[in-house]
Amino acid sequence: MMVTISDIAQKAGVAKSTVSRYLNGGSVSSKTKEKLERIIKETEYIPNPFAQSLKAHRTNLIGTIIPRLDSYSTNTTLSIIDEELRKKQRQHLISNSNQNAQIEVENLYTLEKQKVDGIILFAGEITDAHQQAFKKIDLPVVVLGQSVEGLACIVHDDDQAGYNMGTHIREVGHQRILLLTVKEADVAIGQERKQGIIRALEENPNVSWSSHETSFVFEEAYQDCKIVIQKTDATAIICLTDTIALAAMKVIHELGLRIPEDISLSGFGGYEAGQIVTPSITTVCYPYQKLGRLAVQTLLQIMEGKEVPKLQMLSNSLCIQKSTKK
Amino acid sequence: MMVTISDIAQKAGVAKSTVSRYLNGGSVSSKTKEKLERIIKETEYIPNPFAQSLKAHRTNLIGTIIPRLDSYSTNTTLSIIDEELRKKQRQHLISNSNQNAQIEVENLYTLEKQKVDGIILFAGEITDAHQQAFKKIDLPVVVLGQSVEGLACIVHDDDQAGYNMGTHIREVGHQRILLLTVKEADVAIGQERKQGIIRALEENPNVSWSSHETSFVFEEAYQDCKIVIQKTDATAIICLTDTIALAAMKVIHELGLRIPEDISLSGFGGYEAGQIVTPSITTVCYPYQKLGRLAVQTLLQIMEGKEVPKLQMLSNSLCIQKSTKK
DNA sequence: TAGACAAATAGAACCGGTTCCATTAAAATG
DNA sequence: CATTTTAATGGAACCGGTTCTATTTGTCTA
Repeated sequence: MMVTISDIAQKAGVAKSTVSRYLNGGSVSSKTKEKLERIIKETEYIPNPFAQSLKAHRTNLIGTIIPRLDSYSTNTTLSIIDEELRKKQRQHLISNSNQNAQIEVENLYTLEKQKVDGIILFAGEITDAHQQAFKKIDLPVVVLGQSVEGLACIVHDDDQAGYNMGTHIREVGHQRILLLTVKEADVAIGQERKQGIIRALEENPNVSWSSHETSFVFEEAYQDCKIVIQKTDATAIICLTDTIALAAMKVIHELGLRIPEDISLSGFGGYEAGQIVTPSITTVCYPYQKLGRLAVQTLLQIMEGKEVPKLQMLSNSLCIQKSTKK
Repeated sequence: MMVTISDIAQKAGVAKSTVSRYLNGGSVSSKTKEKLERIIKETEYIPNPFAQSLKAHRTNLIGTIIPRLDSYSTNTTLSIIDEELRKKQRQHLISNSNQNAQIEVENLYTLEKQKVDGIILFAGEITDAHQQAFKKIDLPVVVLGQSVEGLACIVHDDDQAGYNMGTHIREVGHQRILLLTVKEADVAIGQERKQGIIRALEENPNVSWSSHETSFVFEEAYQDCKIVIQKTDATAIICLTDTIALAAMKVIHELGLRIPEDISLSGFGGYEAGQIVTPSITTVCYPYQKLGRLAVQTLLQIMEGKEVPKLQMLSNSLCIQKSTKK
């Protein structure tokens, strides 16, 4: 059966406190050290993490809450977080909230209950229930993607992203532009990104734009696009996410129009799929890997009691592809 | 600070064993029941899962090992597993092995150390080290995607999938066919799926085929395709995964060829991206949701000591799209 | 109302570790 | 060599629960 610290102690003829000290780097004579090393190897002894956590009040667990499992940006960042945590010898608990704000809050409490040492949250919409949970759980938290008062946040510079994209579309010469947006509750995308675009567009008074709100989900966006694109007179469509751009592209192709000859199209995110399709989609690439690394680094610093900046903003870059021109 | 079972007991003027019994549904008088209910609510007491697990030898944790975070099939299945486990009030620990067999084995041991009650493994290649780990950890395990001797496995009927695809391509009338395959170490895909295709193709002696091995990774497959497709005289390309098909499509488009007029193309997997592109790609759709549900159901049954079939095979269906015709 | 039986409870032991404190052994110092 | 200092160790208490046993309380029946 399971081999415990007492078994080891007995076999070695020492007290279990000595074994514990050996395992945790306390002072042990070289003789006992050797003996214990041998016995532990032989018996394949592994300390029970629950017993350890019970007293030590640490679990070595980091929890990450993600909104969905099928998003390129999330997954790319998540891979890096996972990798970095492995390097730091930390356990990683990934918890999916299925884009449901309530489940997300529940997950915060669940992770607290699991006694994680810290939490990384991929934020969408931040509700009052979120705020309340943050206060209650009293754990180191790093929020990604949205800015939350009082917590360490790492965000993309969505205003810059929007502005650069808007400028590009304007400079290419488009004057009638359709924006396919998302709900404003998502502040980073639905507001900042959008405002950045509009600010850039309006630098030329001849440019007119209209906007239509749609969904993050491909299928829903596709249905919306079917209706909207058919009756637009815009020469360029700026989609607030690459997924929406892909949906728009499908509709445009189905309508028998050519990209970019008949209509230009752009997205945001730098998703792989946007580069697979023909023509590849002009987009903004975000530094997901850097985000992941920074998230882990920041969280560990908070856990060590160090001061960290409340808001870290990552810049991004426009990737002009084949889907946009006059 | 943290409120413990002793605090509750003290406040209620009972022994902590009584509180424990109350929490676990033992016999408690209605008077104490009420009192405890009130106090627990007031204090927001949550039992410490580590202390619980220590004695109870159960953790309520299920661990899932996945090969990568950016695969459509994995993520779809994973979402369902997550959802099902949530329904069953189970915690879910997701662990990523980054398509590295060694890390995968490590993860098996790590999950054991974390004292999960059971493991779901998305299998790729099964090495000797895997076999050894399975023996050692002595935990309920369900293996998805590959068949492993002695463990409960749920697999796709890849031979059937291959056969149906091969039949389709043959019946459409192609006689020179290129197979883009993957390493044979992945038995389900690299061998069974492939053999199914070949069996179907060879039912017509006039059909000739050649095969070329490439990678699961888009970028690597893309580079391979650049070389292979240029010099093929095949009229149809059957790719063993949708990712490879997408890579092939990009190359075909870059060569200025039309799909399916100049060349037919097909994949396997039913990935979303394959339906987004134009033309949409003929593929085989696998029942990922069913797989996820069955995985959870099977694992819980093993954990309850029930007998389960060693091998469960899920059937799949050909989805003929616009990328294949004579 | 005594006696039998079931329900409710308290108390102690236990799970497998860590940590504190007292004690002993070894090393350093004068 | 005696004394001080330091290193190494054992033992007990503790972490926050669960579970077993023994005892008390309550209910039902003859």
